[in-house]
Amino acid sequence: MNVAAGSSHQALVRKLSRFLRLSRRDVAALADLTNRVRRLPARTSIVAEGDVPQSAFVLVDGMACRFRILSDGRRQIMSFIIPGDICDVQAAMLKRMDHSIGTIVATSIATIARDRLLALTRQHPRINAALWWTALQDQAIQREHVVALGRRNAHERVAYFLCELVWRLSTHGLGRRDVIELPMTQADIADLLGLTPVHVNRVLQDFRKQNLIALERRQLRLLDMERVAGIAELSPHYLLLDRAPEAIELECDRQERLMRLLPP
Amino acid sequence: MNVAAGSSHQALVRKLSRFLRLSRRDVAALADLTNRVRRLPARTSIVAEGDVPQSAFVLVDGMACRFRILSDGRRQIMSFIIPGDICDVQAAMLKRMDHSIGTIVATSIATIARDRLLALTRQHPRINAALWWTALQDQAIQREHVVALGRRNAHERVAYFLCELVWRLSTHGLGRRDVIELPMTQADIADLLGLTPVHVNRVLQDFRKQNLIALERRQLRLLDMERVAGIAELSPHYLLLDRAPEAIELECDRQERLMRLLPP
DNA sequence: CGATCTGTTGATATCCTTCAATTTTGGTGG
DNA sequence: CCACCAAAATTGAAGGATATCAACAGATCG
Repeated sequence: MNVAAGSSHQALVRKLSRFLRLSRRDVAALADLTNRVRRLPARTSIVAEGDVPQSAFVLVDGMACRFRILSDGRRQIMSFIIPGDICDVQAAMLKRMDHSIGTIVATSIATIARDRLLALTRQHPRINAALWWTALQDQAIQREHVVALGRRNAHERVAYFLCELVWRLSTHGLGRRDVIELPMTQADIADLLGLTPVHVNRVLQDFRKQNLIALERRQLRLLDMERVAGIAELSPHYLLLDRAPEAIELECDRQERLMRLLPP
Repeated sequence: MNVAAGSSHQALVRKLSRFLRLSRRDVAALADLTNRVRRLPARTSIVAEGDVPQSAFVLVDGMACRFRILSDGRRQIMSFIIPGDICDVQAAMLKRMDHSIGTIVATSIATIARDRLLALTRQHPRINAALWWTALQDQAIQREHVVALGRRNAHERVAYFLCELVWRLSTHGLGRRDVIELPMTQADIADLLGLTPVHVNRVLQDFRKQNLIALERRQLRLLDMERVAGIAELSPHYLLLDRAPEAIELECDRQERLMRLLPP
């Protein structure tokens, strides 16, 4: 399942490049970030609630999720983390984590020490801008999640989940247009969508009977993307944050010029 | 209802000061931001979905909310915006808004043009850091919102809402410890919590019968904060982002020193 | 190749919604 | 200041979407 060494940073580069053009130096720096990875088994904790955040990480391969557990065992998953996602960039500002992160399947992550991250963002204005942009993107995803949980029924939630995952994987250069891996269990999906595993199962069955999707051996094929997206009713403006406005590019150029003038 | 002129920036200053110490210069710059306000009637649009974000704003007085409306009229409120909140600081990175913002009651806002904001954050490292911190805080609030919608029942959601609002108002220096204004309707609360107005009403009635709260003329008194917080079961780590880590303070000092060396 | 986790199905329960009517509140103009 | 009107809050009754419980089948993994 591991991506060939040397190309493991592809997803991250691809993701950030969606936003603005990265120089060869930027790309090299990102590659450098992810050249030493740690391999974790499935269902392992990466960060626990209450931890003092010390470092960010890039998920290189596999899958993880952010979640919180209530005292009676109920679990809410905030989001799935896929290859190319970079997590907790700004967490250094936090005293303690208010949620946990754990792997879904066997997963490789590249940890980035706080100092290294700071140096990176200082020396690479475009990476800095792109990282803030990923934070904005995460916020947009969270907003949509709130809408789904608050005002959509089970069918709409599942459709939304499938669309979002396909969309995210494809922008990271993973998965084909309509065929993706679903490594998480239906219980995981239930905890993301605020449903029970049983009900998630029934909705998926339903979608299969309607020939909207095919699902076997954790492989999902979207047979009728159009209709699934229709059920999900994603905002036409959702995730249209595909390119940096001109002003951002110019500001990055300015900072790069400034840096060349005073190396310290 | 309007705060006396000259003190209208208090809430913002108070909020940011929770995070790190602001210099007199910083405070003056913030006061300068909010010295010209625009007054809007109740139930008025501030920003509409699809708009190209041009500027941020500070809510000086009143109340507003972020929301999205689905095609069949269902509405989901993402959050209420209270005096001292600063919105869409990073939105300049966005092409289009994926949600709307509108007032709940008559509201005063101070708009901040993009250039002015950029200048502000460039000239005031501590304000810059504090603004990013507010973004982190908003993210934490969003996460808790997701947990509430996904995994809490109606009683828990309402309790959580009351606690969060009391907590937020008090950190902005608004409202007393246990008495706050609830200017929004029960329908608004329902749209925040993913419930129906009828059910919100029943839960509130219930809380009153149990002597947990008193509610009349849009004024809420928390009679038993302890128990309400217990029902809400907020994470012990929720919103403990009360002070900047030492590293952030040092970095701000460094940037300030640097700025004194090269004024441009 | 057995043990355990995951997916599937059916029956029943419940929390919340929906619908509808009434009362109360709050705002507005006379 | 009062009368009026619309909006909001309140209450009851009935229905529905999803949860819960339980059992079994199928997949996965050491």
